Amino acid sequence: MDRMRTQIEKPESSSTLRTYHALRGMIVTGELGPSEKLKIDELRRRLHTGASPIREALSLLTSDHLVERLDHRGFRAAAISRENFWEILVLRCTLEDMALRQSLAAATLEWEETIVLAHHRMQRAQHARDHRLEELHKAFHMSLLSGASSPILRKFCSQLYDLNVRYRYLAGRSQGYESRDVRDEHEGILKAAVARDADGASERLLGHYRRTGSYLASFFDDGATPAGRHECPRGRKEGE
Amino acid sequence: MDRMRTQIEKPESSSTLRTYHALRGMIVTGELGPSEKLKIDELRRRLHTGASPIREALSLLTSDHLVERLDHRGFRAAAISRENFWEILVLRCTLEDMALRQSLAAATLEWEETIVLAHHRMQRAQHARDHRLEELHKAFHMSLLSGASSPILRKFCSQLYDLNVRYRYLAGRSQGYESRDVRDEHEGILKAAVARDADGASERLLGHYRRTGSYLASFFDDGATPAGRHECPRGRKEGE
DNA sequence: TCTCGGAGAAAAATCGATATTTTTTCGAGA
DNA sequence: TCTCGAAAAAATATCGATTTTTCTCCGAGA
Repeated sequence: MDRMRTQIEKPESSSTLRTYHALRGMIVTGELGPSEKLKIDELRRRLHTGASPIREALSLLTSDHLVERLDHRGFRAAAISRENFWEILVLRCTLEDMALRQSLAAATLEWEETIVLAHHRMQRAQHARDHRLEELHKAFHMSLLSGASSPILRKFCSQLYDLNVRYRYLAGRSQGYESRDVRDEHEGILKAAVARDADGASERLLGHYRRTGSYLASFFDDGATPAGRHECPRGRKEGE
Repeated sequence: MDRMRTQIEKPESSSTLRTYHALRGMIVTGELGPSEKLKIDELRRRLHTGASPIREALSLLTSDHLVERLDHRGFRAAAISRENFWEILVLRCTLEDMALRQSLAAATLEWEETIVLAHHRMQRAQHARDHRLEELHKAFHMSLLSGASSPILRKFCSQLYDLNVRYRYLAGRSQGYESRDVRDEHEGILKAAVARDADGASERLLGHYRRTGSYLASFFDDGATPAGRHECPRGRKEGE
């Protein structure tokens, strides 16, 4: 139970980590817009900290593909583009399919209870219009992958999740989870996962992403995948 | 031609980037051993630079999974383990398969010439026992993926490449490319790529990694994949 | 002998200041 | 009026010093 709680709370002891999470949030939610110049001095004042933590946090965010480092010209928030959006979606589908299958293959009773609980908290926050919904939504999705044996893969998925959520915010749809079918989709994923149905869970999860993707794409794009190439790959079936 | 040259040279204008590459090299080659404490002050003296560039470089390396950050306890080189080794291999096979297919699908004449040239340079360095062989070997493998439309994917592949090479060094096989069959493998991959044969190129590339993987694993492992789960996935075939 | 706790040492994290680089401004010359 | 280039301004990158935290060692008490 303690272990589950830590997914949400963050003591954030060091100034660098605190700054990292603050900046990440600001970029993901669009408070710092795409390609916006990130001036050390301005951020220093805004976040009440020194230049060193800022620079370190920005270095970390560079590797998350949320910040770009320009040699001797400072940092700026990552640019956005149609290509980048589809790129993230395609990669995400491939990697989450992989992670989900690993997770299900290693499923334990404890893991099962974790995902059920994460789902419940997300649903409850939805009803209560809790401001932590965003956080709990990520916690649910990550809990599905939490059993995956590959920590690097899990980190990749987490990064891609944030990159995708950023596009949702930029499209002005910060919390579009209220609609009935999204709730159903979450429930379908949970049930398939609890039933250890890898193909079903993967299909539902990837469908969930593809639908959200098409929906979001319509806000800054004609909705078509560029050049017809990048369509989101199907999850591989168990026996292949 | 100029563009190709830049793949190898590094002007390294900023102290942070210079330090980043230096530290990455030291960790990959084992000069800084697994789990070794990385003291800022010691590195500062060793690399003739200040604390800030060191800390920033270490932050960047943290995201490459080559360095671990311990809250208020500094940094240390990433630990190694059997699980980590197989994890890297499996992820690498999946992602390079994906990147290679993207690259081949977008193949141009210029790209074709780039990989032929990269291969030639690598082969020549092999004969001449050039110390840049390591660098050129990576350049060849990355050139194969250079046409992939997804920059994030290419970066993931690059990171996994380094993580894998590190295990080669730690196994004491820094430059094991002399053997005849590895040369043949490279040639086979190149030919299949030039012929735009995605299945053939992928099969050869992944086979190359798996064989190197099994070979390396024998140095610190019984050679079997743990729990029978993580065997390296087959590349998906074109029509699936 | 073992455990606990505090003093001292070591190291990390952070801050403030300086040096370096880039960007902007502005005026001379065509 | 436009272009070029140097000086000023702004911002980054880096360094040295201070603060904070952790680690280590040693001795008192059980």
